[in-house]
Amino acid sequence: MATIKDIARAVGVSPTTVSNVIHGNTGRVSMNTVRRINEAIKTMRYVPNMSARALVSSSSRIIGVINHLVPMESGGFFQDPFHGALLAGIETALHKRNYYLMVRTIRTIPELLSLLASWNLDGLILTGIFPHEFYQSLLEQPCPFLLIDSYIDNPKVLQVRLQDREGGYLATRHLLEAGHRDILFCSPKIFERGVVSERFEGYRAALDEFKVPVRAEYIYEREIGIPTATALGRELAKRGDFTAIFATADILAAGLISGLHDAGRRVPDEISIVGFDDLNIAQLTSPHLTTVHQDVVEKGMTAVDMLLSAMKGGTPPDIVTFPVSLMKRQSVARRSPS
Amino acid sequence: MATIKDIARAVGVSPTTVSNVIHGNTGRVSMNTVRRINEAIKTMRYVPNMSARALVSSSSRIIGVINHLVPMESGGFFQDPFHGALLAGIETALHKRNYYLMVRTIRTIPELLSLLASWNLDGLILTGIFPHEFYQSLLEQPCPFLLIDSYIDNPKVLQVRLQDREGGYLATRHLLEAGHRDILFCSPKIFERGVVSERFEGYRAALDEFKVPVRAEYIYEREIGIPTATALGRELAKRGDFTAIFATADILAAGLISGLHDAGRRVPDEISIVGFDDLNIAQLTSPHLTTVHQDVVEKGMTAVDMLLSAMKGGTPPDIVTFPVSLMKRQSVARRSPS
DNA sequence: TTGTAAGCGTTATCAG
DNA sequence: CTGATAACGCTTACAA
Repeated sequence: MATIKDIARAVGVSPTTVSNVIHGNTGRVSMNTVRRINEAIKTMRYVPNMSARALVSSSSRIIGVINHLVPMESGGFFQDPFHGALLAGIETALHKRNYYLMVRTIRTIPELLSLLASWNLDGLILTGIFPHEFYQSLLEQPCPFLLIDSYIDNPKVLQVRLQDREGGYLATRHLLEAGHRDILFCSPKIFERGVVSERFEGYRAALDEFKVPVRAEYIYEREIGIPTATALGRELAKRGDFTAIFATADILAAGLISGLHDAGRRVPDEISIVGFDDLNIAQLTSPHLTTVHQDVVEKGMTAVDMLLSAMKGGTPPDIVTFPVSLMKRQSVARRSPS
Repeated sequence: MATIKDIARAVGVSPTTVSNVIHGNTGRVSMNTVRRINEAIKTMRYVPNMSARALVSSSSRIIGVINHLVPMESGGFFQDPFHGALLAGIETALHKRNYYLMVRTIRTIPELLSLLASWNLDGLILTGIFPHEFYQSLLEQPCPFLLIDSYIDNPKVLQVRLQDREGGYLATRHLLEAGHRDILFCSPKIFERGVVSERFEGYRAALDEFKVPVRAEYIYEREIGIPTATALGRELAKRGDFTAIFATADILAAGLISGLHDAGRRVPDEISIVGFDDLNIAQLTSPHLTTVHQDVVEKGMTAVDMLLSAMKGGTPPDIVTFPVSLMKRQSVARRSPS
């Protein structure tokens, strides 16, 4: 591999000059040498050694994307299409600005901090649910970071989120407007303050508006996953006291439909369902899933923009909240007058 | 950040000794100093600077996972669950062996080579379809690499593949055994030699075995994607001259089912379908998709094992071919005697 | 059993 | 306009 020294020797100048040309500090270098150096760079296929750069500048141009892995859980990394889309957005944006992407799952805080120090990461994007201690630890160190889909009440923390409450509201209102009154709320565990609890607040708000009481027996918290979702669908099929479901994730909704079908229930004729996310699977279920739309790829790209801007000392908005909208498809029907 | 020098100073030894202890070359160091050094490392939270290591050892412990992006295409990175699962497997395996994962999309060969040189990547895993020139260029450089799901006839090239032909055969035979004779083959573009062409060979072999001719009008090559798949489903619904479909990808199959349903056709009563991959969406369609199963996560992990083994000078098998099996679910029915 | 010193490729400071 | 020189943190002969 050709190094700066090689180029310098070939052209007959000093490494410093080559370095200057590479960085566009071409003001103090004669047009002629610039040309010759650039030529040599091309013909000798010079490529900067990022390790050396990182060492001397203590900045690596690497952004880490971190996923929290609960120790128990198996290899369930970004299995679901949601994380795929997010990563796609992040990679695209980073690539465009000449940054590199390191992907890692993390279990513990020390693990995270080592990663940071080891690689001189320039920035960090966290996706998924982390215990609060993580944010504390991150705040105590200099590397800028950004959370996707977290609800941390700290104006210093960069965050990209969604109108989760609005989404929950839209979904539920849509069901209410279709005449439904007995509407289940299906979600993963409701964390103290987070995406799910926000969506639940939206659910509650819509019910309130229609003077429908929130009933504890209508709330189902289950782990997300195809098997659990279909199982829940079959379980619910036995209940006859509800006509609609709001599921806070498309995978969940799709699984429910599948389970309900297995048990011989018809969607939406007997039971209406609204999902959340508008992943591509929403268009694969039959009936096609009415769901709350969000632009995941765009979310990833914005996250990068914000983080890089903060890294450059800019003051981007601390929190960007993405809009949601209701995608009406086929999984909701008017309640049949029973 | 504490450096080796800091530790050395604190303990009162030389940097060399510290380095030796870190690397477990503890044979020539007194038990006592070892203990004191390790203590200092803990209390001072020493973490090795990977950039420095990479610089001096010209090896980074970074493995690149590369996706080819056709210039035209938009941000369609690892959107589909397939790549997600693959990445999950790769990350898990790398993490376990203390390697780091850099994810990047690549458009051109120079771009790939620069990436390699810039970071001193220790190894490369390529997923997706690359033009042949890519392999040529990679062979001419020292960094070991591995292809997932490619068919390159070069024993020097590490590859992880699937029994694609067998899969195509199993799927098609299953349909034939159910009495079907008019079986469509739906796939993305058939490349000269590749995953799809292999699956097609399996399709052909099964038909041959049952003395059923392969008919050109039964072959559909379309881009993979939800919209095109559902559109194709609607289009096919108009044809009355077939009773079964073998789709070489679950997303395709799911889209077809969806499109067929839209057009009022019933699966599997009127039309049977077999997919390929056994992604989780296979259990979300209704009817649940009969499909050719493969273990994508395991594939990713094995890819890492092979690559690392080759990096260490071992001679792993050049090609590992993963088995497939038929997952019988609900999308295939006996041909109704018409 | 431990230490010295050189060097990896780059950048930054300062001097010519 | 251009060039020495030191420094980033680490490893590795080689010395002691």
